[in-house]
Amino acid sequence: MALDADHIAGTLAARGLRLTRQRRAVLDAVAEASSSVSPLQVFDAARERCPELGLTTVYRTLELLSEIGALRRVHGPDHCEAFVPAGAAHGHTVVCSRCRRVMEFTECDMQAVVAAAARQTGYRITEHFLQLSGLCAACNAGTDVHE
Amino acid sequence: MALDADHIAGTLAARGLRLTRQRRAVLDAVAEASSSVSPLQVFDAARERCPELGLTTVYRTLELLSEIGALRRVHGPDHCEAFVPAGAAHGHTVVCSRCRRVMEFTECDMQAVVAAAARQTGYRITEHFLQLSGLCAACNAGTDVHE
DNA sequence: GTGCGTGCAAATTCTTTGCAATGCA
DNA sequence: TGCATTGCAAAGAATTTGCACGCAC
Repeated sequence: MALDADHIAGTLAARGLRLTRQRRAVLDAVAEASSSVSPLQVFDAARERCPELGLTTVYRTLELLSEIGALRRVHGPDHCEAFVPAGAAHGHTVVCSRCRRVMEFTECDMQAVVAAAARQTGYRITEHFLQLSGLCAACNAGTDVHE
Repeated sequence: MALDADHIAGTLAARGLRLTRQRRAVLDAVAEASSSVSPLQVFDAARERCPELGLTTVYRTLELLSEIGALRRVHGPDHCEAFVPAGAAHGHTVVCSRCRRVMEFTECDMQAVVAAAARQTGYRITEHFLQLSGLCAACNAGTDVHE
């Protein structure tokens, strides 16, 4: 999934922050992963291109990059706290339950669902957090393939 | 939120397991909480009615009770791994971002959203994990109240 | 007696914090 | 010089595991 490094660098600069080699490595590691990745996975992957990278930095960077909207946290029934590159718009992630590959989708009309929930609970709904899972096209095609 | 202890006891019995005093305490603690609760919170609450309860047991019990469908895990942007009593039907949770109170809603017509996601990503969607947050009726009414 | 269930303590894993050193502007 | 950024080591928190005892059937 693409990430516009220049744009991110700009966002950071606007806050007086920099896109360092370490941050870049973290960013690339998440961007190149075909699935959502945990801090530890990012650490391993990013180290390959920046061996002196410390785990502390990974945590700090993931936090920072989420904050500025370059990355997004995802959760799921079986994994908490993993990261994916954030698309441009408000979007949701779809995780393949077999290979963990992640895609994003943006057509998301939750109006009706949100309205129904509000009606039923009396809450004023301000945010929704939706995550779908299933089989990606590849896994779906080869459902009978052994792991 | 109500939980049918007899039914749960039955489900456990069918597996050769029992609803012990400790498990009962955990169950009640979650059921009586007005919001989603973390393992540690459950531990504290359940201890009041079962002082000899160990933290280990809480973890094991939460796991077990989720497995048999008596409890449900919830996640959110700012808290991972909390538990709420599971309603009878497939349902979703709505969390109040101010007081953490949780409600469940069951009218959930995700057909359209799921179909759109499938179309856009090529995934075969088998599960959806939706969580809403906002302000519950009480917090919404007193938005200007200090914490 | 058999096996589930338990608490305790220890081990592990994950995450955060403190701090001195580095490096860019 | 000034401040962001870093790695390391230590601290801390959360969770899991090993194990022997207790208890229900």
